Amino acid sequence: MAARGRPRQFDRQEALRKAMDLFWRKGFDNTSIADLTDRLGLSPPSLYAAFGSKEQLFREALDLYAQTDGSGIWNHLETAPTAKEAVHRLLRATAERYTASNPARGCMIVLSAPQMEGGNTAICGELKARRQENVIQLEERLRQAVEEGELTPATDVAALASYFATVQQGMSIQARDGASRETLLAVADYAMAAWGTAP
Amino acid sequence: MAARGRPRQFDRQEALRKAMDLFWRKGFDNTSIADLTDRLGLSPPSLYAAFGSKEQLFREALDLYAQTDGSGIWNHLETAPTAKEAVHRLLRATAERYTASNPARGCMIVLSAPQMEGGNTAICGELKARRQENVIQLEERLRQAVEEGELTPATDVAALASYFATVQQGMSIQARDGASRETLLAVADYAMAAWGTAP
DNA sequence: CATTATTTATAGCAGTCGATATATAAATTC
DNA sequence: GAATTTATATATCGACTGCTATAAATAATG
Repeated sequence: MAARGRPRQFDRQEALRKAMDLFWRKGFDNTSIADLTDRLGLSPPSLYAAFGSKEQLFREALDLYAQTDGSGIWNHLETAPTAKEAVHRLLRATAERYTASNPARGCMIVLSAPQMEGGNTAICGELKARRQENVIQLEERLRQAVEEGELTPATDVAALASYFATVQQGMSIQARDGASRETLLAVADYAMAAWGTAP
Repeated sequence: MAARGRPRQFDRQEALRKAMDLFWRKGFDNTSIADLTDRLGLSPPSLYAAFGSKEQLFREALDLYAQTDGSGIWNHLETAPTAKEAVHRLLRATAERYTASNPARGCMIVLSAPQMEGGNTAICGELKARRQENVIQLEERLRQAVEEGELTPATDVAALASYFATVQQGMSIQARDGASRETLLAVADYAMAAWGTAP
C-alpha cells in the first residue's frame, strides 16, 4: 500500500547524510536553514515536514554520525583482545579517522557545538552526555582489565580513563588545526606509555 | 592637560576584563552586543567608541587573557630548570587553572570560537595561530632539551610536542565537561609517562 | 559667555535567524 | 471523474544580529 498523497521528491536518508556533513564541518550554530536548504536541495517547508526542526535534524544527524564514523572508533573497546590493545586501537583509529577528510577533520561530538553558556542548551547537553558516555565506556573497559588482572588493583581507573579521553578529545583540536596523520599516530603511541604506570 | 570633551564615565580596563569574562564563558558568537552592553553597563555607541567593533573588542580581550590567565600556564616553559619539569609544570598548571572558576573552566583560546567553516574566519584564524604558537613554543623547548642532552637525539620533537599539546588542549574539553581538579592533575602526571620513550 | 570636543542615551538601520501561512502540484482512494 | 492527502514553491513572519545616525549632556578652551 503506497503512501496516500504526493510522494516526496528527495531521498530522506541522503538528505540526512548531507545535513550531517554540513553540521560536522560548520557546527550547529554556524549551519543556517538557508545553508541546509541550499545543500540538500529542499525548500524550507519540505525540510521542516521531513525533519521537524533544525534541532531535531541535528539530533538525527548526530545519531547517524555515532552509528557510522563514530562507531568505527569506539567499537575497538569491545573487539580488541586486551584492554591495552583496545585503547591503542581506539587512539590509532582516532588518529586515522580525524585526519581523513570525511567530510571534516576531528570529531563531530567534540567540535560541532561549543560547550558554552548562551547557546542551545539542549544540544550542548546532548553532546556532553555522549562524550561522558565514551569516558564511561573507557572506564568500564579499564575496570574489567583490573578484574582480569591485566591492570594492578591499585589503578586509578577513573583518572586513567580521563587521561585517555583527554588525548582522544584533544586530537580533535589538533586535527582541526592541521596536524598530519603521521603526527597523530605518533601521539596515539606516545599516549600508551602511561599504561601500567602509577601517576 | 586633560581631555577636551566630556570624560568617559566608565573604567575602560574594567569593562575590558568583564568582556573577557563574557567571551570566555559564552564564546565569540554566543556573546551578543546586547550581552556586552548589559554586563558592561554601557550603551552601544559607548562600546563602539571605546573598542571599535565586537571583533576588535574580542581581540583585546584575547590579549588580556593571554597576558593574565594564559600566561600563568605557558610561562613555565621558560622558568622551569629542566624541559621535563617545564612540561610537567605546564600540564599541572593547566589542570589547576582550568578547574578554577576564573571565570570559566577550560581555555579561552581553545573554546571561545569553534574552529569551523562559516564562522568569523579572522577570529578562528587568530585563535588557531595562538594555539599553534604554543605548540611551537613546546617544540622549541623540547629541541633545546635535545641539544642539551636531556632528550636523546632520536626524539621526534614535533610529534612529542603535538602529544603534549593534545593533552593540554584536551584538558579544556574535560574541564568544561566537569572533570575534577584531582582527576586532571592525575591526567597531567599520566601524560608525563611518555617522556623519554620512543613511540 | 560662546565655541569646540567628546561621551552619552534614544531610537532604529539593514540584514539574517529559525520557522510558517498560503496556495499550488501530484499522488491515492472512492 | 471527484474527493482526499501529502509535498512542493513562494513569500514572508516576528525576533534578533551587529552596528550607527541623531541629538542631548558634559567637559575644556577661547
